[in-house]
Amino acid sequence: MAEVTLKDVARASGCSVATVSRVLAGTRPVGAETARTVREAAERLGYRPNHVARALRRRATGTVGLVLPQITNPFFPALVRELEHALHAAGRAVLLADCDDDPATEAARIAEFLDRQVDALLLIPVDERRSREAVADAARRVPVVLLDRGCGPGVADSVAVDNAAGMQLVLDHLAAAGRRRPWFVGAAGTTTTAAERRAAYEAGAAALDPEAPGRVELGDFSVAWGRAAVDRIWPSRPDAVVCANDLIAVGALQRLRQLGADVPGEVAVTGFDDVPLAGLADPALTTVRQPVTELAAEAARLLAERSAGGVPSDGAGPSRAIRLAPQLLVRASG
Amino acid sequence: MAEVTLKDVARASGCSVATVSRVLAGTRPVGAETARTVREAAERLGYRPNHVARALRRRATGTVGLVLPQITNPFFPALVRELEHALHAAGRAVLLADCDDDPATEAARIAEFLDRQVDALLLIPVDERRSREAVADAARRVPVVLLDRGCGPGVADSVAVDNAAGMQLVLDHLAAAGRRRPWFVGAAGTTTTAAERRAAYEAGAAALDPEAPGRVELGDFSVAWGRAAVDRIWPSRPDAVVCANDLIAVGALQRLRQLGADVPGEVAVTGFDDVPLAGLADPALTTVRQPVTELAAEAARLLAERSAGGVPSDGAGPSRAIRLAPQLLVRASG
DNA sequence: ATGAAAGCGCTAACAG
DNA sequence: CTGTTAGCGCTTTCAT
Repeated sequence: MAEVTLKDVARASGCSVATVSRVLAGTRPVGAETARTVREAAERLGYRPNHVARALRRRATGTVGLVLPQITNPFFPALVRELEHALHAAGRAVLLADCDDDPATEAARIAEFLDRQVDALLLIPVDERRSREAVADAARRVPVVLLDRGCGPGVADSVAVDNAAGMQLVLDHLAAAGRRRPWFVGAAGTTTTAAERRAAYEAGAAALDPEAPGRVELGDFSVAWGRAAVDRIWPSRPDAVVCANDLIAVGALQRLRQLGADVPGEVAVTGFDDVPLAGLADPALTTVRQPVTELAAEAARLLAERSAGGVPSDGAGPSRAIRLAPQLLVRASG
Repeated sequence: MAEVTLKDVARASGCSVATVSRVLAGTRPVGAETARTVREAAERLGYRPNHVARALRRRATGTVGLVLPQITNPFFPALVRELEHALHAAGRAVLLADCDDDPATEAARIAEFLDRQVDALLLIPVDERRSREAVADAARRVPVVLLDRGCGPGVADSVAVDNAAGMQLVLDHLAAAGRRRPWFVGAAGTTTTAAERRAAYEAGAAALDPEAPGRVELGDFSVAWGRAAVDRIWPSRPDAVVCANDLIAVGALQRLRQLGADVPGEVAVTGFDDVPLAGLADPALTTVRQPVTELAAEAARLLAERSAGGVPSDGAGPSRAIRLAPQLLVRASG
């Protein structure tokens, strides 16, 4: 398996390595006849460009680092899939890092990817505050796009669903259905998703009932918390449990059923994200669908634009925050 | 952000780039005093080795390609997570590819990773037959480890759960519970998991009932198929529905409940894999847990061993097929 | 133990 | 349009 190099192709096709490079990389115009000869020789020898050498010379590896909190979070696989496809279509390979929801690990992975000369970074920050420094450092070196969650204003370009709009869709729907005693079950962490969804509930729930904005329980984004939260709020007989994500909602659904509550007759339950689990719950979960494909496409586009200039995120123009509209999926749970 | 190179450190520490390289890469013994000076200078200047240049020179990138059928398959995220951790611990970065369950895409991704000079490949083949050629080609170039699914004998090292043992655990459990009319609901595709689980059912089900091995319905690994399969087998009143994976089992569970069947009183339902969804189903699914962490650790170990020789998979000794013991999780569904 | 020098395979000036 | 010439940043002989 002696690797075939440009030099071999040059020798076989009787021209210089420079010409071969130009033909094969398509960098500059080349005589049609020469090009054919070269391509033939390359084909015949089974030449494959060495991306490492190319990267060293071009100072661009054609890779982007994707750093996320936890791939086992059920919302992420679909996003990763779409990102992988979008980036591959743009000719870039994806280096993946899972941070175990730990900002220190996240910072280490980001640094490692930078050492590996990624052209850009796609980050889903673990935490709005504690990720900020590492993200800002990274954004000083390469284009960075934040996904799904933010990291403070102006740190880098970001793409996310419009959480406030999504929560408003839920509230409008509940209002139209005549629900008047909603409770919000959210997450206490400092992710932007947790904060924005909660804030949107507090801002919009008064339309159902003046007391509603105060009815908030905060835990984490888990099924277990959903179950536990129901035990805390059920005594006050809510007619709607508005959950900050689908995992919480699934837990709430389970516990409500154990308690013999009638969903949705007696109480509605809503989620957020539309993870695969949501459609499988019983009753199927009314939730807010994130436009995953579009999120990935926008992220890829931002990355391409920043990369075109070859500048780090903070080097060219103000950072852009793109918010995509969500969609309400009304299913059986409310 | 002018990048600090070895040359800069050499200048700052008053010695040659060779010495600096030796100190920082730890390749060869170096005077204690010199080493200290160099390290100090490197620290002070914020030197970070350029992995691309290093890779070109060493002919090793420190990356491994992970190619899988579909990250949205709920069994994979946990596996990806463990693999990422195990490989990172070994100092290797992970390039990720999602093939959309398509062998042609898979072949293309593998080739692309090879062009990018990955040191090794971790593959979950899309299909036992149709992936074989691309896998065999790859195994001729770099160490390859197959995960979860096989690709024909002797093609490359492989690590997977012992599917036959897992199915036997299920059958033993059902037999002990007095079940005598089991049906198997599996997948028709040509993945090894589909084939092995089905074969193990056919081999072991006679212990429950001589007719049982023939009671097999084949579709695909999906919730929808689980639902559909129940409609086909329910008229013959099985007392156990043995499913080839958890998705099928969840579908079966849903449909059985719609039909008013009593699970597990009237009919038991079992799955395979123990995806997160399994514990959340109602009733919670009795299933076979795959030892995900151990699978990842074994895969990383095989990779490291093969890589130590720097040889492709078929270059050193016979290929090894490692099978890990599964564990039965008895939950409420049977 | 250290330094000088030769590349890894490729691309980008710069000439012609 | 094409060839010649320098390297990219690093590791590794080969001397000393």
